[in-house]
Amino acid sequence: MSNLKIASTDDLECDIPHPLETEHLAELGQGVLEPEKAQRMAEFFSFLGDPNRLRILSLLAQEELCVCDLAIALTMSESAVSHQLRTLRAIRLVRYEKRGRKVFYRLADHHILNLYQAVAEHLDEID
Amino acid sequence: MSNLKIASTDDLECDIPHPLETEHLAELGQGVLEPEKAQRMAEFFSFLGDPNRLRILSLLAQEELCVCDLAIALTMSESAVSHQLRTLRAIRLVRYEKRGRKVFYRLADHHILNLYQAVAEHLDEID
DNA sequence: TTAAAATATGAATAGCTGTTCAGATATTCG
DNA sequence: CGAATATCTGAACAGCTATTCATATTTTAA
Repeated sequence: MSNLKIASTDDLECDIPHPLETEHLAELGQGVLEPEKAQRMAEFFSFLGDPNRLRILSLLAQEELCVCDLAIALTMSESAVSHQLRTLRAIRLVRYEKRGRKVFYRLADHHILNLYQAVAEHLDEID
Repeated sequence: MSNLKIASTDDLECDIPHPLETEHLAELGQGVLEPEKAQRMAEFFSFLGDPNRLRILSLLAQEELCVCDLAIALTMSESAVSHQLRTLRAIRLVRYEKRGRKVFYRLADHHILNLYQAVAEHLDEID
């Protein structure tokens, strides 16, 4: 039985001090991430949760590039790159500009670079 | 035809200056995120790419909790919570300690909180 | 105008992921 | 001991996702 429901005898076995159960329940409620915001954050992280998208971003962090150059540099089909850019466009992580028959993409936001580097450093530390 | 392959006449249509094509190709190669590291980073972001995992982390950021309390606070089955904690354990994002028949989980790393807050702020800005 | 290049797009498919369900293990209580 | 609690685990299933393939569109080159 959870100590969230009733004042149980659990306090005898787990020797950490607990506030009154009613207060404890209220505390938990206020600390949870709202489902709606959790959803938005999860979507954002998911967009960064693909190796090829990260590699695209790593290239665009240096210079703007067109689809076919990205495809070559990443050894991906142009269609696959285009599909990925479509999703990156949807969340406004990249901007694009058409010149002739080419479309040049570049990063739209430098917040992503900070995240990018933070995780890169984090992974270097824990390994 | 991509400007990565040959020195084409593309420079006539796209009026940004380009270095020599051979140098350009070399530049691109050094800037790409290594596939192996891209994979690891993507895995890490993917772990944060689930609403329920984020909500678990948001709770554990405040206090340690056992599985059944997490389940109640998140309105999830205990099994689902346990499965998620399993993956969070795998990447060492949480630590656990068994006391009696309960298992208490807490954050193992405060780097995640920084990321967490960075994204939360980012999302607040772009909306 | 015809051909080729660059990109975009929708459908289809294979692979991944998160949940549920059933059951196993371990611990406490009577 | 036997019953209840807390957690874990594997299998199965549904939903999502990233790629491929075929095709359409637009623009430049010949």
